[in-house]
Amino acid sequence: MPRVSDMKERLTDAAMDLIWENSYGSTSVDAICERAGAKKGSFYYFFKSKSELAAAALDADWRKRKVDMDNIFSPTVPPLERLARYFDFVHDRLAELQKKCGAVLGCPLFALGSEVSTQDDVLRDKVQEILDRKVKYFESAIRDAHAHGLIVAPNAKAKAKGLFACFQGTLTQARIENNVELVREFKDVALDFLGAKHGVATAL
Amino acid sequence: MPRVSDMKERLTDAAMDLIWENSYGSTSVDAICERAGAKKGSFYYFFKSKSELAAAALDADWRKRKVDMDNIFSPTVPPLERLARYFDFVHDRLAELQKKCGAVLGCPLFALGSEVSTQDDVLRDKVQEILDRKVKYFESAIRDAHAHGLIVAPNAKAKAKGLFACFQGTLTQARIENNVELVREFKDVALDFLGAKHGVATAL
DNA sequence: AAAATACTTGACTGATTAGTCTACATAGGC
DNA sequence: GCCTATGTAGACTAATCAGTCAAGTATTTT
Repeated sequence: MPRVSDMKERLTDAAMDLIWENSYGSTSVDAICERAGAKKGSFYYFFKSKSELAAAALDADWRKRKVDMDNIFSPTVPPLERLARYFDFVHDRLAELQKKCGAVLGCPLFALGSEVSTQDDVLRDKVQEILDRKVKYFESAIRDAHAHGLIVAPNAKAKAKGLFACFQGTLTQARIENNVELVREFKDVALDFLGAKHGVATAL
Repeated sequence: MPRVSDMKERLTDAAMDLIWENSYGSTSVDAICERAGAKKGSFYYFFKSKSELAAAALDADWRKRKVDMDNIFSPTVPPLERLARYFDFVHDRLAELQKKCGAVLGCPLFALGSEVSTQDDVLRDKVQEILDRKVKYFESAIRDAHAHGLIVAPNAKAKAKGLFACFQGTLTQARIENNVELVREFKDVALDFLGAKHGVATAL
């Protein structure tokens, strides 16, 4: 007897998968229901609209991601290595997913945010909220790296936002080109962006 | 008596506007027709599908953009200034459009490419083709800057791809946040990315 | 056991979707 | 005038869309 409905989670999972693999606009409520093994009525019992489901799916997904993020960006890890490990982690995940579905999927948040930004404020705000949380990991890693003299980044917040945008751009490019190599190479681009000597992070 | 049908151009223009402002998936053929002042019959006289129209719209748009790009990236302009001018140009255009439609729209190619990449190969390839052409402007500017000793970038192609992805990421972020300032600030991020001293480009 | 709550079912609606089709208009060439 | 090109008009289809609803079944609470 699950405390949180099984069906509700199956619906958010299905939504996340389908939206990520295709797009928000091309993912129908019917398709989500079918993948989740749910009927229309169940869907609208838990969620009052497709938009609300998508927001719930993002929240549920974030809860899962956060565990990995906290681990990767643990302060026990040298700051630049946190970033390097994160980029590796994302690469490995995308590469694995590519084997399963044949496509490099990029970042679901970024793609969704870009798609709905002018049409769905609630969803847009939800995306931005989660993106902001992710930037915070970058920010503290960069601040620590600066404090340890590994890089010069007096304005960690600005540097983090820049690096994050750069990474997201690369992920989107990888999706468009269906080429996961761009993500693999990003580690070097990032260290370059931060002004670190190559090999600093991985040497530790 | 126009050599190229008036209606055909109105259709591609309308499609470009609507897809950019909203998204590909949420832009209906009916809506495109209405904005273009065309009827369904005319639409399907010129284009055999919505996807084909979108591809034609991208081509038509590129033809217009190319004129500006060739001007901005003219070899008569110092290389880093070409890039700085381009970023300013994009910023000004987005800021102007924001006044008109209330939203920062980012890059239509990137958003469209990300949206349809797993569902429409023809459109995806068309997007990539045009993105590749744009990278070439970056590449030659960076190569020239390297040759003039303004930056250190022995691999101009890789550097250009990295900078381009970084810029596109920033444009998408600006769309999601509805904040054109990110684009304005990008000039500095870019010079940083390229390892150039600040003020080099604008001082000329 | 009874009552209430939590969840499921699937048929239904009305709007919207991309795309088709036939009839019609307006040219220019002869 | 007449024929053929190039377009335009708009009603139509069949599928799909998000969302509703009344009736049902489990599960918990009392």
